[in-house]
Amino acid sequence: MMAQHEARELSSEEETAAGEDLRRGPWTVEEDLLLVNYIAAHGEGRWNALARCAGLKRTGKSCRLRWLNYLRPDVRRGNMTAEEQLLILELHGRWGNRWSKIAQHLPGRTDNEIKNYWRTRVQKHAKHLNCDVNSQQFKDLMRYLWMPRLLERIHRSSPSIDTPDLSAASCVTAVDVSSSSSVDGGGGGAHQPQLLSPLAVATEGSSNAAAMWQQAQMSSGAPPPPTTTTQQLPAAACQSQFDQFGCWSESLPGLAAFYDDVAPPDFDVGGVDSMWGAASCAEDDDPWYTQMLGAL
DNA sequence: AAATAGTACAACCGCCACGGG
DNA sequence: ACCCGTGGCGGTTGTACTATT
Repeated sequence: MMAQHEARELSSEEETAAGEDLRRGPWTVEEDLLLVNYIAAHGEGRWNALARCAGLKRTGKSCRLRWLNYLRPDVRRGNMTAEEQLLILELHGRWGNRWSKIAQHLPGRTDNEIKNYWRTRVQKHAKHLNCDVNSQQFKDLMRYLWMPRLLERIHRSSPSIDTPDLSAASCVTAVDVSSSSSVDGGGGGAHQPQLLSPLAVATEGSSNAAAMWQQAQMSSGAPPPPTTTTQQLPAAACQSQFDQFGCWSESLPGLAAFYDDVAPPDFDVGGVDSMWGAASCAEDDDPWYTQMLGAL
């Protein structure tokens, strides 16, 4: 934890920015502590003033970003579950690169994380296939190969199809990082984050951030951080229903309800044409994936 | 063992919208 | 109407880390 921060000395460039007394670059444990403590006591918002009052030599923007993307107690970390991936693909097909809007429907996931996921996973696959990420060919690949595959994975991991209750808030709140389907295609990036949010920590076992947060909350008299739920997206991978419904989401009964939530009933999603996305890197070695890819 | 390539993600940047003075 | 401060968003970069050669 915090290996990156502890391992490197701060360069003089990081000590100050553009001649001002503002720090840049990776956050230190001390800075995180200052920020968490201050927000626990005074709340968030007014970021420039907050940065000054908290004694942080950071811009308000930097503080806000650090809080929202990393220190906030409900930030989830770890690999995207198949359910989350499917949701991202669906919502991106509908809204494009509107990451913050997409993130609103994946509790605990930040727009930055989703954006990174899209760029590193999806665009990588498009590149490997030598096709434009917006091309029809790539959209077809998403629609007919990867999304069914994700549905299949969901179904495999949770075969109880008839679980009708699925709201936007509940569909992706499972936080068992260790047991979620791994989509990390190997390679780099497997290093642990320097500082886990308490939520993630609850499932991973240790963190100074958790203690940091709880301590700050207790000292400020604020309520404890939100507890996690492990409700899983009900699996309902009924690939055959695709033709019937013309939409993957509606082959998942719960997701259909979810779409009623994020879009009015008369919202024209363009049927299957709105659905496209990517597969996980893990599928690079998947015989099924390879076979299907060859058949495309 | 060292060099290189690839990957993931934290952090920064620039732009824009909005509200208050 | 204009200016300024602030917050939010999407795009991009930097770099730690892992895998491969």
